[in-house]
Amino acid sequence: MPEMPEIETIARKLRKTVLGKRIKGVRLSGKPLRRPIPGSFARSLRGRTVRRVCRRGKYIVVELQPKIYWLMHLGMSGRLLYHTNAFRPDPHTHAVIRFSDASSLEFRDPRRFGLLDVCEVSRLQEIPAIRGLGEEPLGNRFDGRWLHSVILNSRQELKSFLLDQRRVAGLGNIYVCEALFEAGLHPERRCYTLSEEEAFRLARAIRSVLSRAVRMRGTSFSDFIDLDGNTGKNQMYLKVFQREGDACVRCGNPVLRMRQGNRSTFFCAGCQR
DNA sequence: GCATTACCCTGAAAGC
DNA sequence: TGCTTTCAGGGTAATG
Repeated sequence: MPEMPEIETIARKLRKTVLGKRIKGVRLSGKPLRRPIPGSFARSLRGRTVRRVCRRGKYIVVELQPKIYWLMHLGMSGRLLYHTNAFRPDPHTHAVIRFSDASSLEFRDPRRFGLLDVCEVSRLQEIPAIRGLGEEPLGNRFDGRWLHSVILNSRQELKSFLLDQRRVAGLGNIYVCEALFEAGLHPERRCYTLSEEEAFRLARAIRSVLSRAVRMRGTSFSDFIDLDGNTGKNQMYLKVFQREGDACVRCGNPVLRMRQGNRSTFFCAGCQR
């Protein structure tokens, strides 16, 4: 389940491997992802050169020359694999992008919640999913002051608020659980009840949890591997996520699990208020 | 307009 | 052992 740190890890690897390469051809499986891959996708990529690789929330945005954007989202189970030699595509391989140096990128996604898209530069902000994205949690504008100002106006539960990509772009279930634990805040707290001090604590926790995860090159449970097939190391640092029944590292009470908005939430009732 | 719920999908795990 | 059911969750449409 790739979230912002996993996508950032992939984007950094992409910069090292495909920057400056020319796309020779694109092969598609024909199966639809979350949305059907545009009919013009292969034609649009062919012959262009990779100029820049960016990340926006959980989206990878590849700038090609002549200028056009190639967008990718890995959904829950998506993987990007880089090959320098011939390989056998998996039954869940949806796209293979071949470069002129004979290397290639393979897009796999068994659950097909991912997305592949292409758009003109002028139309990037017209794509609802991109246009609607909220603040980057490791960006300059994201801090306690900003978080407090927006959180005050919401009646949502903290967990749902933080998972909403229109508020904060890039957070998913793992890092929301970890950040709320780090900040000592209960996932069911209503946003508007947070004090200024608590909002500042939460913003610091979000930045801290994500920064470490980026340094550790992501969290790997079952799905996430990077371009080279390497797993991340951040799972060793998780304090509550997938730790139901374990003693809380802070107070010793058992870590609990509950359902919140059709997602599992892991938390400690002893120290999250 | 905002908050909540249901749905998409398929592999893995659990249950029988 | 083998079949069936349940669970996982990001994003979004539908519903309240």
